[in-house]
Amino acid sequence: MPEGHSVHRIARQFERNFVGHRVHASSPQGRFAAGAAEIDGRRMTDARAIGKQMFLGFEGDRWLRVHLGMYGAWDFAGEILMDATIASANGRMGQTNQRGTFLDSPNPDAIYDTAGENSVTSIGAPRKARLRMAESEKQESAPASFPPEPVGQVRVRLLTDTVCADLRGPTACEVLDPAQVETVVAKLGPDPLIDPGADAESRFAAAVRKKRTAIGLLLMDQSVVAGIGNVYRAELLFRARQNPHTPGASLPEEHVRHLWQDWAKLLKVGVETGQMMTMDDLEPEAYRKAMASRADRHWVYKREGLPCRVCGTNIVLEEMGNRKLYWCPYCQA
DNA sequence: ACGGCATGTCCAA
DNA sequence: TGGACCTGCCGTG
Repeated sequence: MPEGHSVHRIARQFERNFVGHRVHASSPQGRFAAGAAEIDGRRMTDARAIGKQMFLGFEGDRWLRVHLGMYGAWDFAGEILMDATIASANGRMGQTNQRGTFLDSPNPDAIYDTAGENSVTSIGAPRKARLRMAESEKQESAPASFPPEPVGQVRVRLLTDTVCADLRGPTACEVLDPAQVETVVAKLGPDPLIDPGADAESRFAAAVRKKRTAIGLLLMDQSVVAGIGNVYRAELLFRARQNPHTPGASLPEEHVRHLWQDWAKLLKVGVETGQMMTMDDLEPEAYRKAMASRADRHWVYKREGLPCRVCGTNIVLEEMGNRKLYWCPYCQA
């Protein structure tokens, strides 16, 4: 479920709370006992995300590769050092909104209010809490004991003196050597946060324009561009007023480059806010209205049968690449 | 309480 | 190309 922005946020949490620390690794569930033993007792040296993949580096050239897939999640507990953006995005949530995620906050302005009363004290200082990080984030009160009892099927538990991170339901979880990491990374297209330069944009443009495959499929192809998932695909195509069926090879280069730049922008905003903010160019009043409802947060995603926000034509739902594709047949003609 | 579905990927037929 | 993977959420009753 998580698209690229979520994985970058998780990597950031590991960077802040685990890198530089000796880590006790275990597999409470048992399915990853051998892998956990390989990294147990080692110091974490690196935490990085590329697209939807995350790599945690350990001394002795061991890397833990994790892909959350559809329903994977990391749960942090203990004295968590909050990244500023995570603290501000979650700080108020735990106290004003017991159930649901921050996305359900009744006050959409809170997103931009990083100087709010709850967030100020939390930034920088460790907070005793429980933080779930998956496609959305949810902060709760700290468990009674530390480390907490594992709940459910915990594939991997990473533990320092003060922080505990549990991984559940991942698609991929394995220990690799540097060469194997390189093999995985080599199959990935550019990620705007990893490759911010013009080279990456050119790489993307070349990959798209040499294929006759529909742009709607190419955006989801992790070897073409890393990190885009089904929500960002639909929203990026609408924002570009681009027909999803157009073959990559038929797109003017400047249009392809525009798609890359818009993805870079949405990803950056997503990492900063923890939300998929795709309607930033909406009028303030309309934006406020849209953000107030979970079902109404995007241009086209999950809006089949509803009138297009721009032209009023009903949004269409179709299958593309075994996934649901939402688009406006008029605006994206 | 229960069933369907989901922001993903891989692999066997 | 369809199913497996394997978890949480939400709507329905």
